[in-house]
Amino acid sequence: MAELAGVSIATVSRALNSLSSVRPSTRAKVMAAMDELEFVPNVVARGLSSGKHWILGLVFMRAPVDGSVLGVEEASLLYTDIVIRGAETRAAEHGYSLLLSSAYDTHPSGMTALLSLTGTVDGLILLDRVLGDDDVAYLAKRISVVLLAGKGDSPSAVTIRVDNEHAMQSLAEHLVKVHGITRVGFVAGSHDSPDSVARVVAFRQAIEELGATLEEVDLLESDWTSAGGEVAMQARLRRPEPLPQAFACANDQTAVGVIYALNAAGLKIPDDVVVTGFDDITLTRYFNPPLTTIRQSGGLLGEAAVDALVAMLDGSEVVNRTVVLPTELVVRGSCGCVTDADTRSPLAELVTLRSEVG
Amino acid sequence: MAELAGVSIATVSRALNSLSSVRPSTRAKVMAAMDELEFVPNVVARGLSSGKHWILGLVFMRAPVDGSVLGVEEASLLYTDIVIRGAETRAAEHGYSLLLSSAYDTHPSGMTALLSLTGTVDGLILLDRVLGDDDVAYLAKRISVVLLAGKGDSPSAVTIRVDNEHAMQSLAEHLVKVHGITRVGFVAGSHDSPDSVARVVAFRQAIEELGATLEEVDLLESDWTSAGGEVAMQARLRRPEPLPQAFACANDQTAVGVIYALNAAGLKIPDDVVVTGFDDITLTRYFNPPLTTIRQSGGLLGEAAVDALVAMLDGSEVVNRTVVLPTELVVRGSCGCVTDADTRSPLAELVTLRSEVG
DNA sequence: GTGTACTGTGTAAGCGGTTACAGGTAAGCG
DNA sequence: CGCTTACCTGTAACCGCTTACACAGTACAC
Repeated sequence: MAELAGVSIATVSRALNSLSSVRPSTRAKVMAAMDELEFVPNVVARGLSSGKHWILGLVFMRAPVDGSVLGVEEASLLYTDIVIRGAETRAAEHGYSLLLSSAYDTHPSGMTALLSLTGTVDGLILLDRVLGDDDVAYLAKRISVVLLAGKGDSPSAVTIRVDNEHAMQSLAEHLVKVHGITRVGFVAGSHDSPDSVARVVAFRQAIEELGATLEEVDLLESDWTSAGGEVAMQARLRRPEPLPQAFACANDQTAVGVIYALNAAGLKIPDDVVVTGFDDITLTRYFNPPLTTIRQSGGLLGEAAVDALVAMLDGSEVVNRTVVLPTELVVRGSCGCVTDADTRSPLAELVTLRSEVG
Repeated sequence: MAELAGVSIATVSRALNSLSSVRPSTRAKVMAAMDELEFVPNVVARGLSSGKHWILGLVFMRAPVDGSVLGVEEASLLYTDIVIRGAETRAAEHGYSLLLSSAYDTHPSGMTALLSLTGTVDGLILLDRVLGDDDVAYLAKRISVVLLAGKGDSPSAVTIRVDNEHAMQSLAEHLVKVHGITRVGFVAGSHDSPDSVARVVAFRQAIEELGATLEEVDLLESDWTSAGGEVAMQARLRRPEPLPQAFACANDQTAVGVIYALNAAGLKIPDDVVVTGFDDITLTRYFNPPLTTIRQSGGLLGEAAVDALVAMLDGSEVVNRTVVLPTELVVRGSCGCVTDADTRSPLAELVTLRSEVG
């Protein structure tokens, strides 16, 4: 103990926490002894007695190892990773660390695992419907919980999600009004993802309100991956029904696979079929044609979740039980829009984007 | 406390840990009381007294917010994310959670932060040269440390890295022997990355041994991002010196940007210039032409790191102070190799890959 | 029917801090 | 100069669990 070098014990605690009153000279002695002995306070012990751990938990779904036929490509994980990274960054700014924990199924004994996190973590961020409403409610009674991309508005926890409705609305409008499209298709992500479901629903509604149609055969299901999109489109191509004029995809990776399958069948994008994505991941700006998509920021999602959680922990009354982050339609070549060469450069676009942000 | 419902206190601990001898009937009583009261043992307290926390720390470099001119694109983070995810998966299999912690600079007060993790975490994985050798040695005296993609073979900790040498060797051979290339260029990642440095060195050496040349003007520096690659190549194109026949890039994202810049200048890949990548991220299989690259598995890296760390924690004598993971040259269209249509399908390739793995 | 050897459980001392409470000192005041 | 008050700092209880040690109960052998 540093007391030897110094003079006390509780005083060391006070000195380190710079709480209450500690005579400057005393604090100095403590500090001196501290780095003389290379003393590092034990965070765990501190946590045990203070109840504050400075750790936030982030729980996400992990696909079962051999879940889909194709397995899950690494790339399909990109989006979740961006969220994680945003969360980590913001957590660090608030002085917290991020504890990662993945869940396999929906209702499993995973609940036990989550509950045991309760002791380690100050609050929990649940990604992408890891738990059902009941479990969330149960959990939220024990610990602060923030839902990310949840199935909408859980009564028991704060929810952060992106504005899928506005996104699909603006996309539908663009396709119908600008390109005069009257029949569209949609390639969904995994069927149990709330984001995927929300996008399907919103897109169909927007499309129908605009007087266009989305036939059942043109509603394909995938798994968020490029390979999944490729497979889904191959299957669709084997059917006799004529293709719609456009396919909107639940994310960019899927769109890439879809485009590949269409090209392989001799169809040109956007001349024969229009294809759009969702997420605006960097690489798809470099495709030919560059992908028309919806920009959302996974990083912001993660940050917003952490902010909300920290606010709850700080006891501030959380005003917004639900935070909806904005999305933006990004028009590029894959919908048939001709943009001038300058704007089409991914680099130029990036620079523009950065200057807008500040 | 569950004792009320049961009969004891230390016995509860023994029952839960299923250690030593506890009469079956007693254990049953404890269990019953336990889920009657929905009791969840406090992991932190357990950790404090047992010294075992079942948490592994993973420290990675985070680029300063406005570091490079272009800022760091999200996509550039992909590789680290894959490593993180692999680590998380494997950690979960071993019963550990993963605590994420990012460091900004090399030598900062970040050391203090790391030291304080010491109390929370059972072991530490350091990504991509977060610390200098001295600091690593210092840290390793206090806690088990595994280095990932470190600058090679640290004397004080186990190092896990990929076989950059073999990778560049086989790539150089392919370019020279198959394609008859005599003058090449290289687009590096960030200059302070050990992986980038290792690749430059290995590539140059391999190239020269094969009798080909790598001029100084053709050694470009980037920052692992597509935009960085684009910028670097634009700058190169403004120089009077004729271009080499091929550019190898330190990662796939960079290659994408490089290709874009070359295309923009009216050059065709691979007819006018050959371009190759590194990593084999999924999306670049879908580019046209699909990217010739080096396959490595970030997931495996993360897994291997966790395995090594867990082995150290279990007290097993670690045999290999350095683990070198294999890499594999993946030949596709961007180097000019004509592969038959079937093999070229990303999907077919994926299926093949999976069947090879098992 | 005692003695010995187990087996199963309770007691209590930590693990390394935080913090309420008590007590010692020095300063302020009449 | 004695008393109040404020300021610091020490003492000890506690956070929730593990574990060495002690001890009661039972089983078995002589």
